[in-house]
Amino acid sequence: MLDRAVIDALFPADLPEPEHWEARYPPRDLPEGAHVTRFAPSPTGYVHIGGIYAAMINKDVAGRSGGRYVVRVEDTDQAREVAGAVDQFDAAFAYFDLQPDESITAGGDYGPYQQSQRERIYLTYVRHLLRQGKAYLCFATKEELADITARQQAAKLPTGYYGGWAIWRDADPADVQRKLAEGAPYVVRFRAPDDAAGRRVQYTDVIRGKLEHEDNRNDVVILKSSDQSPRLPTYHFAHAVDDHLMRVDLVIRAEEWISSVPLHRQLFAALGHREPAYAHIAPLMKQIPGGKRKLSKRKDDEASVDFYLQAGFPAKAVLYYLRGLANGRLAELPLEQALTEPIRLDECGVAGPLVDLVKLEDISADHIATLGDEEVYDAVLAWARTYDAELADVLVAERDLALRALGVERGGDNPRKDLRKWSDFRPAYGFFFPQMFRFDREAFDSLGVPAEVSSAFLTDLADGYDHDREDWFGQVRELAAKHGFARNAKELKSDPERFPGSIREASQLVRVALTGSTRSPDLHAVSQALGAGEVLRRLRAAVG
RNA sequence: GCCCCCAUCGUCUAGUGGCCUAGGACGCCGCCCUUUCAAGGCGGUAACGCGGGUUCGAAUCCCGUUGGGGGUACCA
Repeated sequence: MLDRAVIDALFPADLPEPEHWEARYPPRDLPEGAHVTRFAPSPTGYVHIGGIYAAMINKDVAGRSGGRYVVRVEDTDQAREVAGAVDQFDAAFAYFDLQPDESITAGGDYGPYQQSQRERIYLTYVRHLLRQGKAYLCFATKEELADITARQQAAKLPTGYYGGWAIWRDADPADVQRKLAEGAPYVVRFRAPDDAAGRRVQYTDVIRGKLEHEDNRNDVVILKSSDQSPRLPTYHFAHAVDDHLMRVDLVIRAEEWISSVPLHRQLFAALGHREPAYAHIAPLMKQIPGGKRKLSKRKDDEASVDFYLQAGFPAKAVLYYLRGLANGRLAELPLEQALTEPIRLDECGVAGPLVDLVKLEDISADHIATLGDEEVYDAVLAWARTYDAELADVLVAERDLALRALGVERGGDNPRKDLRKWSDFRPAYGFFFPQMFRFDREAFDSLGVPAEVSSAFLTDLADGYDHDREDWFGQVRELAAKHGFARNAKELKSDPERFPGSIREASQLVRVALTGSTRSPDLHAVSQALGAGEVLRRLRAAVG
C-alpha cells in the first residue's frame, strides 16, 4: 500500500474529508415511507422515449410517497457529450409535465446536479478509499488491457481485471512511485474484496424479487485517467457517491444495470454508505423481422422524444400509453383516471414491451376526440408554431374558420376521430382554408363521370345554389337525378350503361370540388363552415 | 467465451395448482348503419415456445432445452 503522504500529494491540499460532505448534505427530513428517486440521463443527444418512461415512473413513485424526485445529469463522458442536450431534457420534461423537484434548472439543496461539477466530491471519496487500501492506482495501458482480455477469452475464462490478471493490484509501492515520477497517466481502481471470487450474492429487487449473481470480482475503474481535467468518476462510483449524498433511497433504473448490482453493493459497503433499494424496469423494445430488440437511439426514429413532439402526439396520450405499459391495470382505466392512479412498482412487467405506434395513435385519437374545439385549436397552433410555420400563420389569421372547421362533426356522443396527432390537422382540415385548399383534378377525374356531365351538374348546382336551404343535401340529390345519376348504388349496378354514376359519384364530385379530396366530413357541415361565397367559388373552379 | 434477465393471441396483458372450453384491450376480418370518409353497433380470427417431471389435477411448481434481451469499456 502507498504511503498516505504519497496518496495525499495526488489531491488538492484543501480537499475536504468525507465528514464535510456528509454535513453539507444531511439526511433529508421526510415523512415516514417517503422515497427519494432520481432519473440520471447522460447528455449524449435527445431524450430517449425510454428515458421519459423511466422519468415518469421515478417521479410518480417519489411524488406519491411524499418524497423527492431529482434529475441528475451524468456528463462524465465528455467525448460523447452533445451541446444543448440539457435544454432538450428540460423541454421534453416540460412537455410531458415531468418536471423534477430538484435539478440543474430547478435547483435544490443537494446539488450540483451535474456530475462534471462534482469533481471535488468524488476526489474526496477516491482519496478516502485509497488511504484505506480499498482502491489503488493502475497504470495499465490500453494494449495491456486488450491483451489480458484476449488471453482470458482464449482460455474461456471470465474477462476482466481481477485477481492475478490485475497487474497493478498488488504492485510494489516503489514501482508505483517510479511511474508517478515519470508522469505516467493512471486511473484509480476499486479493490474488489479478496474473497469475492466464486462467491454468490443475493438481493431483492423491488420489481423482480430475489435475484442471485456471482459476486463482482473485477477491480473496476472508479476514477478516470489522470491526464484529463476535470477528474471524473465512472458511472458506478458516481452512483455510490451521488445517490448516497443526494439521499436517494430507491433507485429505479433500466434492466441493463442488473448485472452491476453486486459491484454497486461492494462500492456502497466500501464507502460505508447505506445501499438503496433497487427496482429494475424492463426496457422498451421494437419489433424487427424475426424478433425484437431494445429501441435504439441510432436506428429508430420512434426512440426519440423528438419523434413524438414532431408528430404532435398530445402529452397526455403518450403518458397514458406509457403508464399502461408500466402497469397493465392502468391501460384498462379511462385516461384521466389512469393519469392520476399510482404506478405500482410490484406491478411493473419484467419482459420488455414493444412500442406499438398503432395503439398509441388509437389512444391519441380517442383522447383528442374528447377535447373541445378551442382546446384542439390551441394545441394545434402551439404545435404548428414550431413544426409548421405556414399552418400557424393561417390558424392565427383564420381563427374563426378554424374553430368552425373543428366544430364539424366533433363534440356530441359520436365525435369524428380523424385527428390522431397534431400533424394530422393539415391533411384532414387544411382544405377549409382558402390559403391551403388545392383542387385535385386527378381525384375529380378518377370518379369516372364524363366531363360534360360533371360540368353541367356542378354548374347547375352553383347557379341555383341555396346555401341556407333546410334540406341542404336535397338540392344535390335533385340535381343528381336531373343530370341522370342513379338514385343509389344498387340501381347503378343493375344497369351501369344507363347512368353516368350514382348519387355516390355525384356526391363525390361535390366533395372533391369543395374539399379537394374524396374523404372529408359531412358535406353540409363543410359548406356551412366554408360560407356561401367560398362554396360557389370552389364549385365554379371545379368546372374549370 | 463468461455472467445475468425474460418467455400467454400479431401487440399490451389477465391469470399466483381446480373458477381456463385461457378473459380483456388494440389490430385484423366480416356484417349493419350510410350521400363519402371516419366514428359507432354486432360478430369473428387468434396464444400458454418445446421436452421431461411433481400432482388426482399445471398456463400456473421443478428440471432441461430453445428462443429473445442485457452485461462483460477510462458509455451511461
